[in-house]
Amino acid sequence: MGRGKIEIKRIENTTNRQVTFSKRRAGIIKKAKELTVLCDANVSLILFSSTNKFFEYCSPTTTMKAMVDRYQQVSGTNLWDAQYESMQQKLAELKEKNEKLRKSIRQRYGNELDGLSYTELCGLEQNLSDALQKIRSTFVAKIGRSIDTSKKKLRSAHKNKIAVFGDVHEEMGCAYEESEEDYETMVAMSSGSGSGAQLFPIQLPPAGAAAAPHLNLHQRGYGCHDLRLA
Amino acid sequence: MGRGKIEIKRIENTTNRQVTFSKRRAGIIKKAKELTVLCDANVSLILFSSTNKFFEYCSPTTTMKAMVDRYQQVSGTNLWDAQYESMQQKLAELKEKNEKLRKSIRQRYGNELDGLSYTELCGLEQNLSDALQKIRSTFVAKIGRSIDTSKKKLRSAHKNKIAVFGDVHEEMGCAYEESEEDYETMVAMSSGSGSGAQLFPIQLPPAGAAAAPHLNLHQRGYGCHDLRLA
DNA sequence: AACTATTTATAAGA
DNA sequence: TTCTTATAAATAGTT
Repeated sequence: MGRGKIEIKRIENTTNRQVTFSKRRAGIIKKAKELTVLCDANVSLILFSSTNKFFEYCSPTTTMKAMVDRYQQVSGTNLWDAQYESMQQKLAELKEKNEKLRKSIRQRYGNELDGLSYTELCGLEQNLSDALQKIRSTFVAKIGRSIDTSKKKLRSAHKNKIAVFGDVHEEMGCAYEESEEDYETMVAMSSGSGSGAQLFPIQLPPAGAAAAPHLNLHQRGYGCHDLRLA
Repeated sequence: MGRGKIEIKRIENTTNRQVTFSKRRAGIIKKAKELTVLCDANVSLILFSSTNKFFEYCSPTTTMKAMVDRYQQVSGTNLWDAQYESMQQKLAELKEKNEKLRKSIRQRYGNELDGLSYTELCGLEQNLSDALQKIRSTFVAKIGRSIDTSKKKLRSAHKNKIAVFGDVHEEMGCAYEESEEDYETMVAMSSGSGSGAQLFPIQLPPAGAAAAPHLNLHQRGYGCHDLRLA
């Protein structure tokens, strides 16, 4: 279509090639528009010239993203997979680690022990014992500090003839987050045993029987982690 | 271009519209091919008819993925962002849960207890005590079963006048995974205390002192999870 | 960028 | 559908 017929092969003259690109680019985009309107079709067209100039057309009833999404669905090729493979892998790894952590916690709760060998069971027992001692030490140390502080306050208040109880109560309220309840706990726990070597009585239940809680001051307990997989 | 001029608006007659789509689809794809060859351009074309039939063209010197990637770079719009973000979010969520689990474990190891209130410390103590009882019950039950099995084997072997020790050792090897060591452990633990109510001696260290391990048969311990973030 | 001779695309009909 | 063909549209080469 033109003054002379042309062979469909690369136009070697650069200027000529660029001019032809301009003309035909306009032509093909016009065709795309017409196709969109006449036939109620969805068309997306991406063009890069030999000089890397970029042009596009997309039917106004859709978007390029929608077209590419649809393209993937229909053609089966998944364009994102390559990009996201490494991410997918990381995700899977994290999930696995997560599950291992959860299992470890469940075992430290005393559940799912069936798969453990004697060595592992023994190690777990020792490990929890150690942890328990640490926790008790921390607790006792904390109580000690609190009592010291209170005593000082009391002495100081007495000395300065300030209204004693109001001041002390205030101080206690700061020292631990839930004052009323914690105060009771503290008293109960610190006065429970006299010797100091065995503050927390441990009782081994009959083998097979469900472990009976021995310290029921705070039924709501600790560590209500959701152990389902994320 | 045809027998009569047509207005560029939706063709209401369905058959007509489909015929026109077929013809013009061939036309536009031909144009795309010619543009590719004549002008050394890269063209990608995605078509969906009003009946959702799918057609595509892509210059043979490139791929649809490459075209879309390039499209994103040039146009600035990032088509994968939505997908990418949701994945990033999932990753972040998993990492956070992971860290919470790790912290929980560290606390159940007796570390990082400073942030806990009295209530929480008390709950943790109770929780670990309960777990410990469960673990000890499991251990004792397991030992009981093993001893029963061994006794039966012994009796049976004796009765049948089979070479006794070889057979029994074989059985023990099956019962627990690391026979030599576990056998010693089992004997040590089951014979440590006579009463049955307090198999595992608990000693509370002086407040503030590091907790001393009380059962050193297996120093390598249990649960060497890597607690760094994934 | 405009012109225009020609080729090409395609609408309507078969 | 596909082919045919008259005609509209696109465009190659020129200015």
